[in-house]
Amino acid sequence: MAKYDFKQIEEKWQNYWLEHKSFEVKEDKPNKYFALVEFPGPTAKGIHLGNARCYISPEVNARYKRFKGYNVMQPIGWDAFGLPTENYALKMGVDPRVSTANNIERFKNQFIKLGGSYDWSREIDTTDPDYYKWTQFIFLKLYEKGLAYRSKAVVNFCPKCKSTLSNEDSQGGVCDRCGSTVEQKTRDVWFLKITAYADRMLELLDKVDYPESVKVAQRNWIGKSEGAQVTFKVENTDDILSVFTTRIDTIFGVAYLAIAPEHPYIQKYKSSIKNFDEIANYIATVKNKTAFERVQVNKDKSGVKIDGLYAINPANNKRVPIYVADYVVMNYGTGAVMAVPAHDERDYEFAKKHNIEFIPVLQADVSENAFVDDAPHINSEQFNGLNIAEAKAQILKYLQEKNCAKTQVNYKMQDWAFNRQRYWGEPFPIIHCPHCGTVPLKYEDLPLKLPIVNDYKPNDNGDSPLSRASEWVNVKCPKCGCDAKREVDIMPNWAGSSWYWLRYMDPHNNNELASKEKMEYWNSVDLYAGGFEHVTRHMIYAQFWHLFLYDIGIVPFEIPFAKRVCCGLLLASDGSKMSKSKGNSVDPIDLIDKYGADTLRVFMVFLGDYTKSAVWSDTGINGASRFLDRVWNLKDLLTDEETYSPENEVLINKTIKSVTHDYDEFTLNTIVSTLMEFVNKVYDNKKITRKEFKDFLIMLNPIAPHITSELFENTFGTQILDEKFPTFDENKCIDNQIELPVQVNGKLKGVITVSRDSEQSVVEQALKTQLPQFADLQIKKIVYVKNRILNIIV
RNA sequence: GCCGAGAUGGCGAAAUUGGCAGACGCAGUAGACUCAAAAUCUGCCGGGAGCAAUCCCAUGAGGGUUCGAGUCCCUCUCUCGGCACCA
Repeated sequence: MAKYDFKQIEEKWQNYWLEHKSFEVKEDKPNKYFALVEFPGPTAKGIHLGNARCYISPEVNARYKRFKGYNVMQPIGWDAFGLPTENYALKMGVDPRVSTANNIERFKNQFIKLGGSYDWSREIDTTDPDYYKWTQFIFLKLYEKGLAYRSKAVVNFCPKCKSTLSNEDSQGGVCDRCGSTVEQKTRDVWFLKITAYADRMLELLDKVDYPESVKVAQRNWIGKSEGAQVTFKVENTDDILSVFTTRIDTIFGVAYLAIAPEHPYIQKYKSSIKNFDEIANYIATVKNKTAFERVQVNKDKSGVKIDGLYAINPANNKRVPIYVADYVVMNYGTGAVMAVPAHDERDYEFAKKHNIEFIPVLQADVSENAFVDDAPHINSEQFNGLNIAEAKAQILKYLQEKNCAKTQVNYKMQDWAFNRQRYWGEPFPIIHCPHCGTVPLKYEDLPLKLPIVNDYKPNDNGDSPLSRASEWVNVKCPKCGCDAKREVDIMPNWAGSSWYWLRYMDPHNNNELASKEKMEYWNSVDLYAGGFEHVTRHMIYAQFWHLFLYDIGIVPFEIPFAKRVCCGLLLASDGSKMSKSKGNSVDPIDLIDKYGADTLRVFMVFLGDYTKSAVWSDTGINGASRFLDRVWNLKDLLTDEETYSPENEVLINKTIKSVTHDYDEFTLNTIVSTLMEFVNKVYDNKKITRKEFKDFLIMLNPIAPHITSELFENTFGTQILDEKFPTFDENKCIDNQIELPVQVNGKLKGVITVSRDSEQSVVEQALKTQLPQFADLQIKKIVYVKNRILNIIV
């Protein structure tokens, strides 16, 4: 069997598509389809096999949608700011501008080699001043609306990257980039008020087609909790101590209050606290624990009783001791909790450890464990007998009337710490003036370009490298004209990706981030593919910025991403994560050189469900390679007929039906199986008509675009991209003779051949002639489902 | 601990509505071609019993519904992913 020369053919078609601008689109047709994949951060290593997998299936989908008549925009670009590029540049001693340009060049070639049908006229690069001008523009808008603010705060700090991190960047207490354990440091921080959009983002989730796992992860990340803020009087003072609780119904069971080690009252009441030294000691040990350790020790409920400070329970005026305990965190709620050991597992552990007496306020046994389910209330005066919901409502009302409670909603998500003390990012369009304070640049002064500096290493005290670019830093205040300094921190690497899909719509616009008309045309992204690791990072930020831009009238539509799919991980053949250092990684470009891009695409798609993790196999790709050789040699079996042959009519209709369904459902692996079956049958029949061949090539083209383009051109003399996807006739998908399984008592015993839609009497007659041994049994009952099954009960 | 997804041959998987479990591949194996090898082609390929026709077992485990369950219901086990002292 002849092998096809994939090297020459693939290069030919890749050049053809570039020269003919085959995938460049304009806003000039109805039926738009916006296909988006997360744009890559171009690293020096080039794309790895896992990336390739993530890009291939959405790429196949985009090619399919074009055949179905959609005006498909599939753009690509480069998320090129950020630490990986900067660290690489530092290591190699080159300017990050140079390494970024080289990396982009490499990535672009690799995307072309994969056979990507991208609209190269829309290529974007987040490090291009013409691009980040608009990132800075959005920041100024946020600042203008009070959603960007600077404050001294305790934030996550990575000691290795020497930079502030957001909560999203330090999930699990480790730096997202380098894996170092993050520290807590007090610094000047630019915050974006993402919490103002928490409810809007939750509402957005009800309007989009995301996988349930993504919605759940985002809801958990936002962490909305509805409860009440209750105020306890501090005994012998006029002061109050506020706590947040979701279980106000248990207030009669409060055994103590617990406050965070960082709580301001510890310093405020220093003089009244008799054991202040002991408490200061405890706080010091807590501060020595990293955030990670504080999580690790969650079994051991440490804490110290504050001697000399008591609170008064507003429900029953009882005196309540106050503890400092590190299981209470300062950055959630009020930094203080009312502890009800009988009905909260953490409070229960703490009370047992510190021998604190408590009473149950729900009818239940609390001798071994806290009781957290529903039951009638007890020990709660006039609220006895009520269930949780009733007691919550009535006790809240009762305390509201006494003016010591109000409803309160809290979120786990916190404002986005937005500045980094590094070099390779967008400078803030902000000047600090000793007289005027924080002064924003004027819009017409954007972009504020990142200055070229000789030394951009981060330094140990965490000052930004830009602080050393004195010519750039020292400026006159735009308001009062006196000496002032620029903000020297930069934006995080998530800034540029928080709005990039909008720029694809109108990438060369110098007056707006994108024109209204084009944004109205392209509207929501129809399918957004990317990794699951981004759903509580990039996507949260992107949704926030989009809703903000929608609210201020810059973007004319509310939903950024109508549908999301997440690519599963690709594991090495030993089941572990692929990595260069382990030596178990495979370079997709090596595979393309050896087997061709079409073979890699067929195999990647054939591997299984896009959204599930998959294990790489070195030999599996042989199957894809053999299949394409067989496809190449189909031309030897071609007949002159321009119609379906009668014997293949059902086969081809069934194939088109199945393949269309699977493309629409984005279950691409079964398309390859179906097309393999088709090819196997053609080889059995030793012939294929021109019409059948044409339909087959179009069906395979999205997955294997080069070989099918070549065969199509050679056979039909025209371009496959000008074709429409073949359609099927439902009536011709059905065989007239069917093989009907025959069961006895539900177990398969044989098969009879009958005409489609046969009545039961006909089938029974067929049974008698074809399988007489089953017709003579002591038949109790016959279950016959037309075209499905005949089950004889004896 | 909570939430989510999942468990089908040696491996990747398929089974669209509850209706022939294992399609389609990989790997393996026997044969054809060849001086030989590779490539290609043909056959076999879940387990057990049997000369055989055939029979029995089998979709993580156990129960249930049903004429019929990989698919629906209940209980349990394990794997992966996310969150985690959030009051």
